[in-house]
Amino acid sequence: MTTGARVRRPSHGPGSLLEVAVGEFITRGYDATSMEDLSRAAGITKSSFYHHFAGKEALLRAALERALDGLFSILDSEAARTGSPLHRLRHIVAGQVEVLVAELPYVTLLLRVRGNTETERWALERRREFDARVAALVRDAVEAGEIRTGVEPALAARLLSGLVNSVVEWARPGGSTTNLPAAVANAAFEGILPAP
Amino acid sequence: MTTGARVRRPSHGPGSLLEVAVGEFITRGYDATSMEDLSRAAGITKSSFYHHFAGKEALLRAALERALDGLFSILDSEAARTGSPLHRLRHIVAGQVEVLVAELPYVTLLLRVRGNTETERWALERRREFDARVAALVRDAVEAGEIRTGVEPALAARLLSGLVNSVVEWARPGGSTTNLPAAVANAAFEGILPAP
DNA sequence: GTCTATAAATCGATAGAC
DNA sequence: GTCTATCGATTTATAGAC
Repeated sequence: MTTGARVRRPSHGPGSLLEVAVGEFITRGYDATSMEDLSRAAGITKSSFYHHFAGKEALLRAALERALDGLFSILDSEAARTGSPLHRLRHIVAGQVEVLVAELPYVTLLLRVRGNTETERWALERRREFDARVAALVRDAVEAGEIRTGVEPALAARLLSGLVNSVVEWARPGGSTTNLPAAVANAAFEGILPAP
Repeated sequence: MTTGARVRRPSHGPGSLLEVAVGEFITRGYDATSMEDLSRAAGITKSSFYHHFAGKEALLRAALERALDGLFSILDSEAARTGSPLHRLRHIVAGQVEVLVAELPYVTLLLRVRGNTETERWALERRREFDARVAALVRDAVEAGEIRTGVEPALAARLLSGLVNSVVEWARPGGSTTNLPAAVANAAFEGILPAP
């Protein structure tokens, strides 16, 4: 048995390496993660890693693109473009939670970006665009009288974004989304801790 | 006029340097910020900076201590220890927003810590303790029948924490807290976007 | 309390053999 | 597609003069 135990070097493709890299970026932080760390985690040398990706920032960009594509696909869906503003908002919030859990590591990385490099600034800009689209919908819902009076649209949009995005802090990778999107939407629209 | 223009070297104390350092940590990220960056921002050399602080991690620890002391002081206040669970929760949420704005850079830094170093793990542990105290109060409120049925205490506590902490993403340093704490509490307990 | 100079380690990235 | 070896820049931190 022992004679047949070969140290099989895993055949890596770009997708596999990206998955490993994003995992390291999340646990150690992007800046604190060296190419040496990534290579060790993938089981290859630094040089081999450079054969697949141009560098550290190329890895980051690929990961952020995946997260942003997932988020913007929500806005393009049928349910996000039909019905009342409030109905569309509810669907977007639930969809955001779905994408967030399905693409957990990539979205987590996106939400931690601070604009240090050109790639990070590009991602921040696209994120702001997404938030602006949702904020516009919040204003529409308020103006349509679908929201109780006294709610400030700009503040509500920011808190809504904060509540939804905070799910990445405790969601499990690949976790079940059976009723989480609906539960988060309920908390957002009817109160996290409503009186009886 | 030009002859009298002296380049006055600002007399730095530890407090002043900490303020500068935390500002740099927030804009660039802790790991991406070098001691050279800190020295340049403070207007002194790297060596002079080491005269005041043992190193980069000592700066981080001092900043995180300040943030955590602010948060725990909320739990010790009179209003957080008297009245019904729901009443106490409301006060804690509002107080959290107050501390968050008053100590914005320090709390911002705390919320970005990921557990890379021993100092960061210590801060994470104290943060978890604070969250656990709040979560226990949420359970008490649910069991006391002060919360509408169907609300899952653990999920509610997490979303509540996420909503409150997200304020650091857009709050202005030293900004006015005239009605922000109350507005955030309203959003949390009565819905961010409640139906009319 | 500030400075110049530098040590020792690590960083991202490349050259070139197999 | 993987490796060893290394470059040049940058990192945290210290030594020692003023």
